[in-house]
Amino acid sequence: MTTRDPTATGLARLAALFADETRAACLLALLDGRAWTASELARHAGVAASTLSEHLGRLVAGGLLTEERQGRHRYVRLAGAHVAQLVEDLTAQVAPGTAVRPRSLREASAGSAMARGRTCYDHLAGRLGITVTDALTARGLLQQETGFALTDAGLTWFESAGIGLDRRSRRPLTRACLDWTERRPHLAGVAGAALCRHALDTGWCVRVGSERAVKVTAAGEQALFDLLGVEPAALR
Amino acid sequence: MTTRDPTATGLARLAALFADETRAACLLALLDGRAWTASELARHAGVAASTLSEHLGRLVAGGLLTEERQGRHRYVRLAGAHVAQLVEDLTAQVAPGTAVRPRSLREASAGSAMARGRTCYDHLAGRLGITVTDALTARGLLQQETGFALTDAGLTWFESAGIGLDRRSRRPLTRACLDWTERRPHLAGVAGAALCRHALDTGWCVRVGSERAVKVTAAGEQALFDLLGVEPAALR
DNA sequence: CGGACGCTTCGGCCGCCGCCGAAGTGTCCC
DNA sequence: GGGACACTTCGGCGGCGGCCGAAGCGTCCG
Repeated sequence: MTTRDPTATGLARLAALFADETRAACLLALLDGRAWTASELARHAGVAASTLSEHLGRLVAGGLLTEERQGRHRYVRLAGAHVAQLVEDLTAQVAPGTAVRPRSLREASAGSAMARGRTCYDHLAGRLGITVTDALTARGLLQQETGFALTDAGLTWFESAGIGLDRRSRRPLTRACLDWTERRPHLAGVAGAALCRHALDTGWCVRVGSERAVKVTAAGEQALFDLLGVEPAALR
Repeated sequence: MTTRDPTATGLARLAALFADETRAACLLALLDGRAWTASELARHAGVAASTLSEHLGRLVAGGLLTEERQGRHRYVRLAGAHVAQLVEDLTAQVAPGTAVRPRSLREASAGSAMARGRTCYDHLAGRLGITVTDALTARGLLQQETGFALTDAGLTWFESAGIGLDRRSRRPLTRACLDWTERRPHLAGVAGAALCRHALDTGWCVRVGSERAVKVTAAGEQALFDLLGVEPAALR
């Protein structure tokens, strides 16, 4: 007990940050990749502002969040893709257990909008994310047989679609992220993020409500059909 | 507060299992992929048997461990590769912070044995894992440029080396696992596990001590040189 | 059969942590 | 300047959870 494994100490300390329902709710909310103010999160989590302030202090001190003060507001966001990935990994482990039984119509429709399409921090998820990933795979742009990697044709596709990929990033170019509604892998990593950013920038998708859900626009349906042969019906 | 997000509840509950130093120490110890008895873990963690019994109860109930009773012994092991991956992911996040400063000679040499080669649940890690992964990559058997995937040549290599790969598993064939000593990715997933099992079965490596460390044998040096062109010096 | 041993249960202790409301600080806007 | 507002700090409360030792149960072995 005198000399404890420092790795164990660190692991426990890190996990403790996730091990509270209020903080967990904040982290899940922040998975949308945007910055939230302290009071927005307090309302979202259903606790007093003072309580949430302390939680934010811990999360920031623990390196999970970064903050940005603007006037009387304190904006926080996830500290990076690595944190988002951790939240996703833990959530994926959890989702199997939760019987998804929405209790109100409002919740049900919000849930289905989320299932249809949403962002996972910085890439597309939900049925939209799966559909795009499947389309990339079917066209030979992404291969999942022996791993999860773009093919040469895939690299060319991104280039010709005008979606720039930062090849020098330390972050992996592609990564498989397990979807907790669909339970199937979808494209994450640098390529997934670039695709998502492009989709939002060019109006293929728009955010719906204040949550993570996104909706494909008419222009988006057209573009996905032209570039990947995705039938619009698959997106609804 | 009346209707809380079930995902947040589950996430917090799961994280709470990791959020205790004693349980964290157990999970790290179990990363060697073997079954430990309750009293071994109690001694390892430095707590009373009664205390550890309760911890094991929680970990098993939470689905992180599976148990196997034999006579008066209770053997526990990680519930699967997914759990090991979670522990690894969290640890990788933690390791950056821990200044690695061994305080005794014994600890230092144990640490360096671990750094030289060890298992990460069911695949090779440490410098050994990195070296093998690099060799596979240099020979065009594994490609990391646009993802992390075996090439066709890689599939052939496994076959001709007599290392069977279960292609029908739901687990990904390859996965990049971030090493916490080397901070570089090494081969995990089905292929990584098969390679490690083969290495231990055929005596390329042997376990050293009761921990996760492994050592390359003379036969192993020869085999790795023949099959992958790895210079024996790179393994020492 | 009896003692050693591995594990579990129980009661009790203690410290930590999440929660709140009240009061305080700084910012913005009229 | 003054009031509304976002956030923080503080004190206090309550509960949970980790820890232990003692006692109990089952297994193993001489």
